[in-house]
Amino acid sequence: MEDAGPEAAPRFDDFETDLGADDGLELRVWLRLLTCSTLIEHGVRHGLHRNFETTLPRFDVLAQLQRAGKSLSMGDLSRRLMVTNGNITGLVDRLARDGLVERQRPDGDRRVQMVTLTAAGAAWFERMAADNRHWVTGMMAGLGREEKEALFALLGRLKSAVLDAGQTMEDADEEDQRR
Amino acid sequence: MEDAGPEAAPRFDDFETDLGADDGLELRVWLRLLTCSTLIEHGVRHGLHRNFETTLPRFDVLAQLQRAGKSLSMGDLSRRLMVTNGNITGLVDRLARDGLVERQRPDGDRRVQMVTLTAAGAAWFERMAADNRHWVTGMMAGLGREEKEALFALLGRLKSAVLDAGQTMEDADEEDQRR
DNA sequence: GATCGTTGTTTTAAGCATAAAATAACTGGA
DNA sequence: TCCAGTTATTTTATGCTTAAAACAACGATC
Repeated sequence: MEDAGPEAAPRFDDFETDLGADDGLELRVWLRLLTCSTLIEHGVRHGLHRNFETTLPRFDVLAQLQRAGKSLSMGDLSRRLMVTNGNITGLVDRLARDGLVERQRPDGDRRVQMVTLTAAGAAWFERMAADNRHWVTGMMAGLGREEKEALFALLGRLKSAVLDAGQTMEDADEEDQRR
Repeated sequence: MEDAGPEAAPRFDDFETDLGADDGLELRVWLRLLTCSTLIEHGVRHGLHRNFETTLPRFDVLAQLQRAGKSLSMGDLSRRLMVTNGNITGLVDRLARDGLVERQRPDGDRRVQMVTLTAAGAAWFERMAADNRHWVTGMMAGLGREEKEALFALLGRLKSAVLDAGQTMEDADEEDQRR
């Protein structure tokens, strides 16, 4: 299918069914990863809703601003949160309406919209961040330090692998387009 | 740490700020986990959109039905996908509209709505599942088998830990209410 | 200094997701 | 039988998310 041709850059669909040796180990890893992610996310979301009447995406925006320690553009936020541009627009709209962030146009480039944490937003975030840390720590209380460190390391490897694969795929796409 | 004390029921908020020794290891694990999850999810979502003009939630519903090998109720689906009941209603509405699943009321209990994969739905799912396997395998191509197995095992430990913590928290809630 | 491609953001339309309230059907006693 | 409590699902209101198209400002080149 897809007719890759002799020296065509390896397309993403060309892995063939040479699995079965692994019996879908990758799929099992992915499903379990998703389960863990969903479970923890539920815990955090539930806590934010119960204690602060807010949502995870709002928390995430404030977290990125706090972490950056400076203003971020809409595009910066979009990239850091790994969501689309249009998403950020609405999110920042609502945060600004509530006085947690402020927008401003820099003089240099009038296309750009810079977003800054207000004092109220920073204070509000600190309170949520403290609780968030407790929740996450609590959810991992059953794991030993070595386990957490090993997990952290392996997830680092996975992250690199996925990013590399994505890069490979993009390269293939570009070659496709050059034809 | 952890030191629950003699018989004090460990509340969820009682971890105090005795971290710093860990320097937020748990938070780092969580953030990296979320990154990995998001990256892979993006890959799958993108593939489903590009090749099948469909979405991940729809794929997930079909996957659960195929995996179960039988009809599932709305509640079953809701629990398996870890989403709210109301969510399933709309999802199944759209899948039924497209002829991929069918609903039926069992004679015994007229409250429940059983959802079944149609022949078209099953065939459609098989095609998507094959591609999905390729995508996920490709994204993890940079990892060795041992790494994947270790990751799988550690994620199993994490899953148990989170579920246990959730159970503990629910118990505490119930005690709260009994007061 | 007009035009063309690019970059940054918003808009649009559709679908996904939640929490909470509403409906409807079942169950087990008085 | 009636009714209280429970269970399964849907509805409602709101917010999140995406992909694609639209808009607007920039920058380089001619």
